[in-house]
Amino acid sequence: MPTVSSEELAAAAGVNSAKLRKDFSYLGSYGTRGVGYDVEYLVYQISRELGLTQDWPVVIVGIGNLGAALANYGGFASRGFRVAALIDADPAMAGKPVAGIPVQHTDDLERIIQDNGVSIGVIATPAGAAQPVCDRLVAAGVTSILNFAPTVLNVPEGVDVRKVDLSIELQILAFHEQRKAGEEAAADGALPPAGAAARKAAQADQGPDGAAPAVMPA
Amino acid sequence: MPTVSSEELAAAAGVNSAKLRKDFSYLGSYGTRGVGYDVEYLVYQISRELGLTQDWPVVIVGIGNLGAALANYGGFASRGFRVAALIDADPAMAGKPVAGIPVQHTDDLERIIQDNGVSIGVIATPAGAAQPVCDRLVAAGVTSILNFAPTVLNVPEGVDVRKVDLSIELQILAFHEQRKAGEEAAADGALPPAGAAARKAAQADQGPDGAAPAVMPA
DNA sequence: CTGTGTGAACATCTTCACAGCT
DNA sequence: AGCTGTGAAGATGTTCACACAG
Repeated sequence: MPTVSSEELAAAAGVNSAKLRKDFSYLGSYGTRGVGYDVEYLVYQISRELGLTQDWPVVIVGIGNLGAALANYGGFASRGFRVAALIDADPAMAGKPVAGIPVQHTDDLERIIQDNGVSIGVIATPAGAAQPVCDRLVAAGVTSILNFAPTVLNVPEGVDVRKVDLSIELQILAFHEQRKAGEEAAADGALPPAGAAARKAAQADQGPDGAAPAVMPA
Repeated sequence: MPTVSSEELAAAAGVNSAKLRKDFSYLGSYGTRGVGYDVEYLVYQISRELGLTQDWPVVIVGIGNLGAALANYGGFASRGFRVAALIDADPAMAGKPVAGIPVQHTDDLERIIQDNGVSIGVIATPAGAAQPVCDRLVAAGVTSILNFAPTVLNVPEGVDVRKVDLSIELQILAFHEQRKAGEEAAADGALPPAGAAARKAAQADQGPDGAAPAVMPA
């Protein structure tokens, strides 16, 4: 398939074709009127804009179940991420290979960051270890941190943190599940009507990156 | 702290106090003018609306690193989720306890779902196994699925699916990282100006549980 | 004729600002 | 006096609809 229309892409993505065209137009005019978008060219332009054409070395700190899962995760390589090092505080882990990469000890954290020119760090440690690890990563030159530990991290100006809470998505499902049950019961006249918030929020779909309004689940 | 004002909560959450009040108002009028919100009462009302006061049995299918990480994740219990069962296709896993729960074989999936009245399933299998597992979960009565496998799942009407892609958050960080680098270089006059999309998107902030500052200085 | 690119209309979300309750 | 709850204003996001390029 050499070219694709905004209509086809929109259908595949589940969005309106006008929105798709408008979004693409912010990147530039990469389509051809009467024809559509050249697939290969479009993929390249989007990849470039998103930073997928670059190589991003990342370190993962905390090689428990989650750290190991991340190290083994296939999706990283295909998106330009390279796991440059795995770091754990347990001396017994040192030298053991996980996903083909030997685990190194926390003592060498600063050297590892600098040797590999790492600017993105992933924290998969227990909650208590997260802030100290974060401080050391930042001091060593890391400017973006992905935090899986259930703690809010404090970082200096200029450092980006994103927190992933694995239970939030479950909570969103439970919220909808509750609404489903509520509607059935309401149809039987068994329950009083639920709050306006629920009715409003229940309409929301999963957003592009899963972002939700500040107080209510999407 | 028996009561709290919208101003204090907003500061803690990094949002505007008016937004917080408006959001709360959708749940009902749970505050007291001139005083603020009674903390305990507010927590209860929000918990109830979100479904946190209910017990949600969930099953996790696919007990690899990620499945084990999820089974061990502390955040679930405190939010009303109970891991009712762990299921894996590997007969060698059967009976082994993970996070104190014995792993059961996929053959018993339907029985497990029904015995425990499970309506929420978590898929942490390899990509290839996800769709078949999903089909069986749905057939057995599951109506909400949290999918960690890198596949788009097809489900019948009335079933909710949320997909978590662990690499997307990393991609967002890389995008901002690229922008940081681009701005420095642009200041040196080394690069042509980046696209309008990048400038626009770079303003986007992390949503609900964000550790990042919610109100960016323009 | 087809399908992009985009102003303009429409819809939704956020913030302001203040009436009114405690 | 202090702080909520909320209309109205302002900002942002989405969709329509069509001029125009290929």
